[in-house]
Amino acid sequence: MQYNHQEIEEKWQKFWAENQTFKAENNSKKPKYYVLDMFPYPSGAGLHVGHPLGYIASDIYARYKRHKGFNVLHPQGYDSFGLPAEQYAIQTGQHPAKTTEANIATYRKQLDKIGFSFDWSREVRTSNPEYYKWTQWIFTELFNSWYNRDTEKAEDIATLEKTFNISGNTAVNAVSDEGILLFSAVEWQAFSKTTQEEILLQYRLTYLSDTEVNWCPGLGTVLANDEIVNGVSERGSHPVVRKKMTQWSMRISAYAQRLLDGLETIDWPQPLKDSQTNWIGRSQGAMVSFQVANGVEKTTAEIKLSYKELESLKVLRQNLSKAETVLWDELKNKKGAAKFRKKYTIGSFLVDYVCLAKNIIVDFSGKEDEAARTTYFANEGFNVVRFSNEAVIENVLQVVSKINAAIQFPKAIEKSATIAAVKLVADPFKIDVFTTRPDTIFGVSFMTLAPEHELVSKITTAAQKGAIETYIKATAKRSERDRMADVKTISGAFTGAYAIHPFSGAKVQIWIGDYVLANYGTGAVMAVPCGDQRDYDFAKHFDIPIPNIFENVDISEAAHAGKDGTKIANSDFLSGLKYKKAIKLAIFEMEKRGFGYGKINYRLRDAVFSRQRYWGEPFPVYYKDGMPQMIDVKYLPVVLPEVEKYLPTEDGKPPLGNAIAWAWDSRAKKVVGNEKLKNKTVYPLELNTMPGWAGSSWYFNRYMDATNTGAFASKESLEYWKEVDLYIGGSEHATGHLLYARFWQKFLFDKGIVPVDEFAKKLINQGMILGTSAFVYRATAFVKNGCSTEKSNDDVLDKIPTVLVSKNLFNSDDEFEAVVKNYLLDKGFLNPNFADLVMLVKTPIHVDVSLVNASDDLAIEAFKNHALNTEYKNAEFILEAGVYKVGREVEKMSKSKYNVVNPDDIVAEYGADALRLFEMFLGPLEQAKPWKTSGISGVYSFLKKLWKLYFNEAVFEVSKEKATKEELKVLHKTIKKVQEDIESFSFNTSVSTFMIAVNELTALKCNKRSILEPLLLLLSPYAPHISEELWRKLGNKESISAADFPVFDAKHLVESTKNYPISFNGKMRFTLELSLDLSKEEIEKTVLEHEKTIAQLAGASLKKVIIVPGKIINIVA
RNA sequence: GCUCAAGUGGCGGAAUUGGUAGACGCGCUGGAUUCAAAAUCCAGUUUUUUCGGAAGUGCGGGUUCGAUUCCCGCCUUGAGUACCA
Repeated sequence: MQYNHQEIEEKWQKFWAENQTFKAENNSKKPKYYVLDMFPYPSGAGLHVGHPLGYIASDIYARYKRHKGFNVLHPQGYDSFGLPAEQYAIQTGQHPAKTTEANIATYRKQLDKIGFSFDWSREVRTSNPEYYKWTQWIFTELFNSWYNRDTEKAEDIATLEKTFNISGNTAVNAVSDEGILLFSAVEWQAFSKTTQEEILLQYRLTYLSDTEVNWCPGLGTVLANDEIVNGVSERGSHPVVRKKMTQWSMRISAYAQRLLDGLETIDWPQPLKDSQTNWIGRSQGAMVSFQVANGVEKTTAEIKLSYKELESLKVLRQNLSKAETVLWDELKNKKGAAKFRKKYTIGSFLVDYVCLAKNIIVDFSGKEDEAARTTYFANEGFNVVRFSNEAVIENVLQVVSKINAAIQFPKAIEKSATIAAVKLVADPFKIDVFTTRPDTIFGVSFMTLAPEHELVSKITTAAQKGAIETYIKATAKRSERDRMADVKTISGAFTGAYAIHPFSGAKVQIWIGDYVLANYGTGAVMAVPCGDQRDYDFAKHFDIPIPNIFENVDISEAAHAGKDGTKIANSDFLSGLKYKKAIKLAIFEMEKRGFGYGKINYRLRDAVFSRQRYWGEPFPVYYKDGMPQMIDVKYLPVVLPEVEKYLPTEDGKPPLGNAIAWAWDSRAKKVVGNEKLKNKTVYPLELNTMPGWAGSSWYFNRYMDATNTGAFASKESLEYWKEVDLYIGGSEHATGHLLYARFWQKFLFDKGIVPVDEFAKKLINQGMILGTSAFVYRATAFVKNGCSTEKSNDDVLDKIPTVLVSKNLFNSDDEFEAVVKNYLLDKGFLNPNFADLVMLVKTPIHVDVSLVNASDDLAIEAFKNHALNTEYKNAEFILEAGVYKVGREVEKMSKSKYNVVNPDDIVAEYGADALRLFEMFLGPLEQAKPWKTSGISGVYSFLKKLWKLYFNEAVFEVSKEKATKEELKVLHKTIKKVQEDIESFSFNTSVSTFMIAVNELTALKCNKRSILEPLLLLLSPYAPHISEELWRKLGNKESISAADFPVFDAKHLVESTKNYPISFNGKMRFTLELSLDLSKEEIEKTVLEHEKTIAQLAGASLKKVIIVPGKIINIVA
């Protein structure tokens, strides 16, 4: 009986679908295992042979785990919102839902043919309202949350409002917008509702704000940073510009540190972790303030802190000095009336600690404005207790007891009459910089501000005004891309102003330059030319001094960026220290002297969440008095409205602006026609939609309970499945999907919605399958210039046909030309008189890979008749040995390169089992590797050989006889290897193992049931159809998928002899069969007496004999 | 520039803790079968050789009885990132 893959595969695919063989149970006594593939976007082009690679690997693992007794969840679905369907809709007017539906149908058909064990009863589609209802709900949850730095988690916004009502926002330690107004409880209560909402918006985890966004005019939408590659859009490669727009953003920056820390706990590929670490971009250093010489800010009479000061206050709370920490550890535990707060503002003064109930201020002594503080605090009715740093560190308990005494016995306060003393001291301008190398602060010889820096206009001297303005104008003209492309040109201008070095007091020049980015850090740098190459180049270019602060380092040619092993010099108290110690000491001194503090900076920015597109999740948001309002989960989903066209409106609004029914009736709680907007209780709905990553950031949780209508998933199912155990997908998602999904998971975890804060325990990036492109080499003829002829060039060229040259006929362009020329002369296409005038240039042309066989021979007639090759219909072929050999090159699989292979064709010709085996056989899962269809014949003949083992000619026949020792050895060797391979995800080697097993069993003429039955179980994860068929033929009634994996028994592999390799000086020279019972001495004796040993030694003296029993014998001469 | 990964026959790749380098498959060569082809089966296939051997895992060095594997330096290719202070 012949192996008929088409019949068998169709039969079993139907069986699995009808019997729901792979449906996972949410209630099971078996241990759970969750295997997931990254969410596919159903593109119109369908699958090529590279797409199923990861799916096959995960399917093998899922099937293996079922054999091992696990309750396996292995679902599949579609990330079905997205740009391509919408772009297609714009071009053709077809509704994206329709094209998406059609694409999914194609996709599904293709997937089904490969025999995956997906539980399709759990399929989800992000564009289904039943699904995006919950995406909208998560959005409202984010909106109703803020990030509490004290508890390090997201909390309900109500807890924040409560705090505001009790004590204002000064003591709140939250992640928020920059520059927040400080207010007291009384002030909060006095604010209008709208003002309160505006303030809350600055704290919410998703918020509306005017932000600089990446606007892509080509797509008519904004893009997130990860959607831009090399300055152009990832989809379609359109240019991107910076633009200020009101947009929804996600406060992912709140989770920067936790996203970093979480990487330690998950088993993901190192390169992927590295790229996330890189993207988050944590840098540890210091914030340092430089005063501007003579620059004075306007005096304000108002006793309120500026936004900037408030910001630094928040940071100060995070960066306590040692003494402050020690004392705080004692004070913070006080409860009730004696409760202390740290770094609190009283009037315009920042006090170290305060107990508001008892009117006690605890302050460190030695502050410059101590007298003014004392006066002010006394007038406000506070008792002030002062301690030195040293006193706290030496004996904190004594300090605490003094504070307790002050609480119990407050001093009578003498109110001073001189209230006028509370005038603010005029603040000079200062420039804040962030540096990762505070140890090099004595190397600062100038400062550079970004041209956009707010201080530039204020500090520029009259003399330099012209130069600065010219420079700013020039940089503004350059686009972001130009600035990125041109890193070499050094440009800048001097402001004429000077800053005071905070340690040395020296005057340093203040410059502006566009190598400093306005939107990173503070938009200003302290330039250390001896230690930073960009500062060095800048200083050299503008002739600014380059002081050397490194011991024994030459900086005459370049800056010295190395830090290990270099000692700091010429740096006052830092001299002689290595960088680690110097950094610590520098920060310590800055904090002590009050102009700087240690700080951690992150590169990660908040993610823009609005898209000006149609085909995405609508926001569950309407606007009342201009303020966004969330729609309650009870009334979700807010369904995407129909529109006439998918383009922006004439006045530039997003496509949803075209909808005629897009208003929210807040009474009826439903979407109504726009004409009702004149009613008082009807409000406009949000016109933006959510980005592609919204739906994919939580879908793995939905699969756990995909059809639940009452919750995004039930508590029980979330608790049972917990997280994905194995997640397989491409590395292109490293900084997009995988970072956002981790962020949402942590948020949902904080809110107690999901039980784990990392959604995927183990992740594998499958490598790309590349195409093997085929080329023919065309000769293009030219007539050389400069030689005048009576005949026109065209006459000569007209006679020359298109010529294609077989690959191995030339090694160089010159040889190529010679070959073609000889051919043309031979055949009379070229008049010998003009031969010298004609030049022939080689042009490689892609040819469709389906026209080439395994030996790289081109099917010439098929090539000529191919639809794409009409211009070669009459081409001449220069052959080698009667055939035309094509050139081969490995490239990305793409339509334009004619190297795309469709899995459907492979399945039709060789079967799904062969496809599955071959994809695995190509090489290690994680590696990129080229596809060459010819190789599949190897696995196909393997399947035929396997089939034959179960047949005696045409009859299915297995024997009940006892297996021989040899046969058992083959089986158990295979069990061991295959099990190890699957568990270490090296699927390629198990395919070889199967081949070896079948080759050996064929040689042994084995047809024993006791060998052939377990063999099917080993193979079943890889080639499930043929295994099911033979399993059934063996008389089994149940599907093979539920049967137990065979158990390896080491006793079958025990050997009595070993074919020892005999090495001389480490080189193997011959082998010798020896009993494993022999002692070392006996082995040595036998080997040394052997004639080949004597011949090999050839009289040389023996130095040493190394014997590793069971492994090797090495003779050293 | 920085970070990471990888370099083994004509090709994809194997060698899991340092122990017989090139398993398995493709391709190629020769043979059997066939009128012929496909399919199938058998033998061979790193290089070199005076047919005894000898050399060989990107290059140069080191550790070791022994290195594709560990260490140091370099070269090449690929991926990510990029004026990040």
